[in-house]
Amino acid sequence: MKIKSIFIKNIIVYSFIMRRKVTLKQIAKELDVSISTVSKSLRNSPEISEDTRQKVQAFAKLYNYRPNNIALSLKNRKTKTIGIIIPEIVHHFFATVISGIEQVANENGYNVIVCLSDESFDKEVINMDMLASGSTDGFIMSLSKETQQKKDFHHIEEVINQGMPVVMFDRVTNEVLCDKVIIDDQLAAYRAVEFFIKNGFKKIALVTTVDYVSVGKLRTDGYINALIDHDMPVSEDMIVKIEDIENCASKIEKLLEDKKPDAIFAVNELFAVTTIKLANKMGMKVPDDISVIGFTDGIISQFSTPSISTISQNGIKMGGRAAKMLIDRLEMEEENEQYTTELIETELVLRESTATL
Amino acid sequence: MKIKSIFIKNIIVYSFIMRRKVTLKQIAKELDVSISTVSKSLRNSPEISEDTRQKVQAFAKLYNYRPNNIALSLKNRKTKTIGIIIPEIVHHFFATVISGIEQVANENGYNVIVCLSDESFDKEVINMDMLASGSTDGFIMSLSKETQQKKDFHHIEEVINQGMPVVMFDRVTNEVLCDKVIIDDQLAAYRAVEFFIKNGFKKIALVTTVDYVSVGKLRTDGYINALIDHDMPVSEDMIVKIEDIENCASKIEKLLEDKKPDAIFAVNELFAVTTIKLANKMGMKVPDDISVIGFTDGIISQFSTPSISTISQNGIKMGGRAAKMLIDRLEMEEENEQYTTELIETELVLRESTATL
DNA sequence: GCTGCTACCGAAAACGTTTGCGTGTTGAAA
DNA sequence: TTTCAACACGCAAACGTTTTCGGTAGCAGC
Repeated sequence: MKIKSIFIKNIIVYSFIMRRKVTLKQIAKELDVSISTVSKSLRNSPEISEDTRQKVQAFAKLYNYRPNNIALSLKNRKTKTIGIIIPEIVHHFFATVISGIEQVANENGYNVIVCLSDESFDKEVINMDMLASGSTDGFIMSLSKETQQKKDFHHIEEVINQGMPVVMFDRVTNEVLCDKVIIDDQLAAYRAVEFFIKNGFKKIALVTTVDYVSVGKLRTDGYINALIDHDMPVSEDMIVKIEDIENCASKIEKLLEDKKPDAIFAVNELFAVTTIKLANKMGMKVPDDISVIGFTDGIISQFSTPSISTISQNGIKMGGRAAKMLIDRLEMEEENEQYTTELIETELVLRESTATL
Repeated sequence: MKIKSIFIKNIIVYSFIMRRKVTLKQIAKELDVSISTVSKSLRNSPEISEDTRQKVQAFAKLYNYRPNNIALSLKNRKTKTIGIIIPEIVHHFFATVISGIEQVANENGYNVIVCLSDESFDKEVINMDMLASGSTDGFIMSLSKETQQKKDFHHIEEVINQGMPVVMFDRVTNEVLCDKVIIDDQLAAYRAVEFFIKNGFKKIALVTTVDYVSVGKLRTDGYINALIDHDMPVSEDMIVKIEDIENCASKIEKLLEDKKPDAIFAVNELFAVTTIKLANKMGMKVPDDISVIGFTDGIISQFSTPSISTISQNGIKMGGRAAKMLIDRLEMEEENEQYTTELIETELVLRESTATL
């Protein structure tokens, strides 16, 4: 009789009234038991009789009860969400990293909440502050350009001091003690330049970023070291450092015209494709007259004509590893002061933009 | 005297102990007042004397007190976060939309939590379920392919019934009543094809998706209507419907060889660039022998050689509008049953892949 | 000395959970 | 009849806030 009335009532509710989220309290009231009984029933506690347990479970299912995440977060003092802070999202590499993070996070029951710093220090700080006030259990981040320039990492150290683990990827700093996952930028660049050397190229130029961009600097170092190790001259004239992609054309054109390099190593896709376009405009054929290797295996490298040889960074894997490291640390019972830096292997992907002489 | 001891104590805490997050309760205890007094002091309530207010505020600042978001969410019954559910993130268009959402959300004090459906119905349902249990105040979503195919929207209707607003963008359905923001896919396609016609192209082919992809279908309709309106023949042979991008080459090659079209309209970037590459391989020059217009102004269109004429979707704007609509609805006091569908204007961006005969 | 007002502060409820512990009822054993 | 265990359930605290409602002290006015 009781059950029947419930069913009837439910049907009415189901069809006419907007079904707002149902809580333990409401179920308890309807079934005339205590909240604890309901909770325990749903968690199959042996304290509760078979009878009431079934009754409660049936009712809960009918009303599609789901425990409120917020309440659980408050009680358990963990949110099961990971905060991601990156410079931008309209960027193939970062998008792949997020994808990797999301996948591993999801497998482990975590959600991700994404904040963009837009390469701004202030936005990075504000976002971290917001998320650190209880919204997330930890962070995965890549530094904004401005932060790297200012070398101010107070905001990051603060959240770490508050006991929230942080994992940095790609754009990292060794002024902060935390887990990191990076590629060996220097080695990867070294290998690319070495490839040129071993294939007989003599005038290898570099198109890179300004030095404060950590990965740019490392790749530049790799280029220089490769030349030195193979007894080739290193000339400032063969290196173009680009601050602003919008008006870099003249500098690159000057390099192409004055130095007539036979090979170019560019530290990212954009520089690579821009260089190729300029070379074409100046009547040089890629790869016939000049070979190019870029960095980051993104959409551009794959689909431009000619397709561009590049160093693949494997963002998915990077994101996955970062997520794994963070979650491991989150679910460790005793705190571990031992931080590790993981290296993700890179790969030189050869395509149409490089000739083998 | 009192103040001094506080300062001393703080310094000790500051330098030696890990500063865990401080709560109202702890401040209250340290200052020997009640929790309510602390809360009111921090919110500048006139109930509290100037004296204690300053004392509390100084102390709070020292300890870097921040109210716990989770507790606030629980109390206010709103989380100030928006759930985004999209098919994938390694995709220029979706990334721009997220970027637009994030920006507007941030300006209004909201965070975004991103879930990926990977084009899978099940993952879409699971993600919605998770987020709907209290984690977000509302949703912005684009349907997965599988969902569009199954035409099963229970999960969406359910969250709407629970009182959570949903805004759909791009891949929408009119089987669900909610706010939507889309482009006029049909009109945009129509204009692109019309451009071909007005410039004297006679054999205009279409490379499109299978019909269950809503936007693909609309763009196909636009193509057909443009031809009909201008008294041009519509032939099935001039239309290639691609299910799987991996092995579509033969179909497109067949089209190019058998029908020798002088213009091609492709419903996305990938189809456009693939077509161009195949044409090149078969010895046809773009745009000399054949002109191409794509859809979505992404990285590929901008940087491939030749750069591809395309219809710009303006994902940033789309995301921004979606976020605005959602937030407006969230912050409305009385519920409004009036749903609107906003159209984002598109633009035909002409580049190197189209010749004007 | 009583009333009433102001200024200041604290208790408690509420948001939705989980869980340790207390308690009442039952039936059987002593 | 008493005792005791087992069983089934409820109470209350806790997570960290905000806010309503009272309460108390001091003081002025009569």
